[in-house]
Amino acid sequence: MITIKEIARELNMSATTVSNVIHGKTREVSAETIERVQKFLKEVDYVPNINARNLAQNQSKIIGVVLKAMKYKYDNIFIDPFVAELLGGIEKAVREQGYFMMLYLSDDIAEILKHVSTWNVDGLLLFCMMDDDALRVRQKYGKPIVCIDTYISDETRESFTDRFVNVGLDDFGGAREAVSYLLGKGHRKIAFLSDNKYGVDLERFRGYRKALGEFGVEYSDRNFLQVRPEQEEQEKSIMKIAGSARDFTAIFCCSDLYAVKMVNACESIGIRVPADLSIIGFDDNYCGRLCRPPLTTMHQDAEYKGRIASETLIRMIHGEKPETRQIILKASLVERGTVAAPE
Amino acid sequence: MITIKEIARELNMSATTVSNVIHGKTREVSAETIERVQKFLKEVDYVPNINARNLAQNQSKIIGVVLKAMKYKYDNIFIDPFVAELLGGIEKAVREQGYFMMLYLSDDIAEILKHVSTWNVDGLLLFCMMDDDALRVRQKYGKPIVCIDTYISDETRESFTDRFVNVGLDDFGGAREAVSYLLGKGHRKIAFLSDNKYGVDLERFRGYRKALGEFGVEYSDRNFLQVRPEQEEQEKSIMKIAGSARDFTAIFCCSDLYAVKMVNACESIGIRVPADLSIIGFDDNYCGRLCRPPLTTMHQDAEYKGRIASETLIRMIHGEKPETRQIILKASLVERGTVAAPE
DNA sequence: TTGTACGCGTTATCAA
DNA sequence: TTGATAACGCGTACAA
Repeated sequence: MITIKEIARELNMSATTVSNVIHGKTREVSAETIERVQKFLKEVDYVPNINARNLAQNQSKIIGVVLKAMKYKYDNIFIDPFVAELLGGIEKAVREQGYFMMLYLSDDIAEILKHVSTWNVDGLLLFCMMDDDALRVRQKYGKPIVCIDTYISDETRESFTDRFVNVGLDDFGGAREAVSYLLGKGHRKIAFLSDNKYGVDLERFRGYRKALGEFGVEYSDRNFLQVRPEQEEQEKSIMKIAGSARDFTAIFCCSDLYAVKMVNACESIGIRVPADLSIIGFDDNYCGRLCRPPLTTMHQDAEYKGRIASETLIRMIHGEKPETRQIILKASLVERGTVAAPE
Repeated sequence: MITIKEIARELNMSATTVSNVIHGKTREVSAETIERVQKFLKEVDYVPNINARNLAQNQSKIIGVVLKAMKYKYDNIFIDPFVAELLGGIEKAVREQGYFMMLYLSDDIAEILKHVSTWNVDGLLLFCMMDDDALRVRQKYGKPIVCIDTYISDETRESFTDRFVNVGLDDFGGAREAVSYLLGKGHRKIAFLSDNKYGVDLERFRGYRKALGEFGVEYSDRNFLQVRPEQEEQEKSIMKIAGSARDFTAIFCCSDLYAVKMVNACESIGIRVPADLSIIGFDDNYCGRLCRPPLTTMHQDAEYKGRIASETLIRMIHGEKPETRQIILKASLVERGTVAAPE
């Protein structure tokens, strides 16, 4: 690795001049010098040392992507198709803007913060964050933050400065549309399936309740089917739920993965989908096209979500004030093969 | 971000002393001083500036993970379940060893090399590399490299120094076992399905041929079913293949994803799996458990592969000479529901 | 036991 | 139009 100093010595000029040419501060350098330097740079394949540059400029060109991966749920969070799509979108956008991505997977906020300040990360993308976690990060970390799919309470929001933006989905509206669609088909006994009831899934639950209400359908807590997310328990709990699925004519699932697993579990015990039971998923990732019949689901563009989040963050890093604190994308219905009229 | 200098000033001592305490060079510092410094460090939440440290030590604590993502094949390489598992394993291992992972996705080797030397990356993990690509990287990059699933020719191997190691799978043996299993069930018309015939898939093809040979079964080029990997073409080409699947009694697929898609495509046109056609996959990722019947496949532990590769690389970075240049893991058969005796 | 001085590669300021 | 010099934060050899 050749350095600017070495180049300067080789060319009998000062490091400043070389640096100026490199940065196109060309109005202060003679045409001839520019020529000489540029030719030499090509020859020796000069690459700047980013550590030195960062040190001098107090920046890093790094976007930290924080996934708070709860161990019980994800042994390996990359495997989640939604996360995969999101990361793909982020990576591409970050790279296009001349930044680098550094991943911080951990369920320990303190550790994450340590790494982030060690590297002097220019901006943070937060995913899978609960309300209070995001707040803790905000308090310790002064640079721009963009959250993805984070619902924060009104009090928490107060504590945030204007350097906080969330990119999310209209989960409420999406769920409402999905369930209205089922109701429109004639279903009345509709279950809600998820592994939790906060954040995104809570919003979807609210949308589900809303749709039921609009059609004058009663809700009972028996309609909430809770999957155990832990790897070892999951299959068992899905089979158990399938066992009592005949109590319903349709199930709204909070993720495609669970939906597909439900389809398989049901079929394996003789419940035909969609003849006996309709199933609708959420997210529309590639899992849904891996099952038979292909999954009817609510589509969202995770890759685009990642891209928007990254681009917004980088604009904030460049000093632009974000126009909104909330960027909300829309979900849309994709009819495939797992929903039919009851009976 | 507080610096060592500031701490020293605050405590009325020299930066050296503070630095010594931080690094446990305790034999040269009085107990009392140690106490004072450590207490203060806690108080102010001191975090070293890694850019400065790297600059001073000419290192980076970064492991570069290079995925040469061919655009036509992967719009988003994270979505590939095998890649996801592998990355999960790498990330965990890298983090545990106190290193950081930086991802370089690109199909442009020159660009990758530029980034890698800009960041002064301590070691490189290469995945999806063809023979000559790996060589080009080796020539330009002087630090340790570990390849994953890379088959290199003997001439190429010559050019590599001893700082090159490959972590792979016994693809040949795995394919041979899978196909022998099918042959043992009585199958004779066995197709080989893949989207290419080099590297890993070539080895699997050889294992397939070997098994056929051992059972005295003829091979014809008509037995090679080639999927078009491009997103838009893939589905069509799989359907087309399914259309002529009745020519065979079994198909050996080079990936679980393709296998699952074949199962669905076949069933959709009335070919029952495994009654009419047996299908066996390779890799054993979670896709295989998403189809009905669940996929019979050759298992490999991608996460472990990632871990081994990372740990080997880091040992090389620490100056250890690797014992072998080839670390070859084994594949093992997992019997589930997509293989039966013919007829 | 503690402190001084310098180097790492780059950028920025200011003087020549 | 060019160059000298300091600064970024840390680590370390060597001096005190």
